[in-house]
Amino acid sequence: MTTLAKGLAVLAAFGREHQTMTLSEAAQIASLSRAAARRVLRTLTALGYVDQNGHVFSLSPRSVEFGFAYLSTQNWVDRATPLLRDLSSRLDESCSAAILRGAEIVYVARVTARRILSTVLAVGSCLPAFHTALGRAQLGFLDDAEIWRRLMALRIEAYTPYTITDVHALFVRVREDKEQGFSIVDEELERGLRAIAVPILNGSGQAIAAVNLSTHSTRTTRNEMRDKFFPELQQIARQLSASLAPR
Amino acid sequence: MTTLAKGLAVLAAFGREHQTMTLSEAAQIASLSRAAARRVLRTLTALGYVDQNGHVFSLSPRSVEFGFAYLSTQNWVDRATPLLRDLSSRLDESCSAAILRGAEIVYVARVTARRILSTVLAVGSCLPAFHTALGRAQLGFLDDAEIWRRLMALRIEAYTPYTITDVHALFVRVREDKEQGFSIVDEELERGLRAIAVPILNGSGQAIAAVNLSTHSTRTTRNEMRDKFFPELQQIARQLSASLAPR
DNA sequence: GCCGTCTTGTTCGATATTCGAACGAGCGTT
DNA sequence: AACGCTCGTTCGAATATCGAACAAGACGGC
Repeated sequence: MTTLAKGLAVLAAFGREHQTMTLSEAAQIASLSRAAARRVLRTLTALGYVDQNGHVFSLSPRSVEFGFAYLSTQNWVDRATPLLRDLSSRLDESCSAAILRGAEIVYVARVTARRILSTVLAVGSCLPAFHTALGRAQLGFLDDAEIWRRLMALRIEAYTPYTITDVHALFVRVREDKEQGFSIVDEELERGLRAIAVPILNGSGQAIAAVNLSTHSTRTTRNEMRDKFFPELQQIARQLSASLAPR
Repeated sequence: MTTLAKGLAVLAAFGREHQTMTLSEAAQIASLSRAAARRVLRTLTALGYVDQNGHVFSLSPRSVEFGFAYLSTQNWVDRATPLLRDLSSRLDESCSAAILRGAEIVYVARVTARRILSTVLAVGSCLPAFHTALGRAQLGFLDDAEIWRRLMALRIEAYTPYTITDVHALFVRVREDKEQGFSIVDEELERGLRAIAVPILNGSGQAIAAVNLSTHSTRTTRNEMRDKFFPELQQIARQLSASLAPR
């Protein structure tokens, strides 16, 4: 259904990079004719998924129906939080779960260590997938072409002096992390931040999300992460994978 | 665009009540012919928003693009968490933010009091809007017809002996709460749980979400909630409203 | 105020897409 | 094997969508 695909392309074009769009912008970004874009936006507005203010369109609160519909069907998210909370309490570190979305991760569960007083990102927040352990633990499950497609579309920024900015190096990292079954990322996104993540697999062996533990690099060595934290996270990931059994 | 509307109707039919659907179920639930439903599902599957396992369809992780797109455009969510955390620490109570979605609320931010050790619901989790302060603080901003539509479609359950099950009484409560600018709900959903919520308004004076504080009914009287907690929450709601200024 | 430029809104015959009834295939039950 | 149910396929008919052209609206410069 061509028309449906066009509509979804416009709906998907809204996001952090295009929080609002005019008719012409929507047409260009979604690669539609102006007339088609107009029809789409009119329909989306009439259905309540998009708001119009003058010539500017933006997503309406009703559009969350879809996103949270997925989460509400994923019982593992409800199960993840207490598991992450328990681990966070025992190790006094912050734990999270996130899913992959394009070239970003989206947090779906977060537990912050009690000693952390600084600002933390909320659930629903996004971070660059290729430079976070949560992303790198999942990206390797895509096929090579898809990884490259996302890499080539990436506008790579050096967040810290340690950020990997070479796409070939990133590809290699993603592949290596897939092989070893976890990912450790050191200060690539934020100075001082070291994190380890483990993918959550579904019945087909595909990654549907990942769980992680993050800490300050002065508190833990990479070896300690692998030896001490990895088994804990793996245990949680396995429990969550098991809860994905068909209902 | 009729076709787009049909597609979105099927996509919106997935959720907690219909986690998976067969072709026939989707056609019935979305009120489409079987052929139309089949075309929709085929397109949604081809685009990656829906997964197919035999004759059973379910939402795929990719469908979160839309829901989280909305959140990612709402900077107030990022700003809410530290504010709620601060309040939670000072008062040693749990705080949350939620948006309204049909007859449910969806948590978008949650901060649990340190003394709480029991299981809490994760962000993305849903609760009945008409029986929670977070819902009741927002419902009054809908027009009467819409409130009634949601009430009539509601399957009301007596969660506790205090649950209001009469739709007229619920309507009156919603209206009263709108007038007073906050909502206090006492043990209607869970024994012992008392909560107060304040709506977050956008530039047009419409509620886009609400923030709340919940406690045990033995710790706080309703008067204390109104006198002590309401001004704090109102302050937070106002700060978040102010951060909604057009960019 | 006038003019030029750009974006949006409307129109309508042409075209593409969608439609669904009918049939066949596959599966499970008796 | 027969039956009932759901799904997959087909194809002429019906309908929805199309976009080029024109008009309207908004804005900035002179």
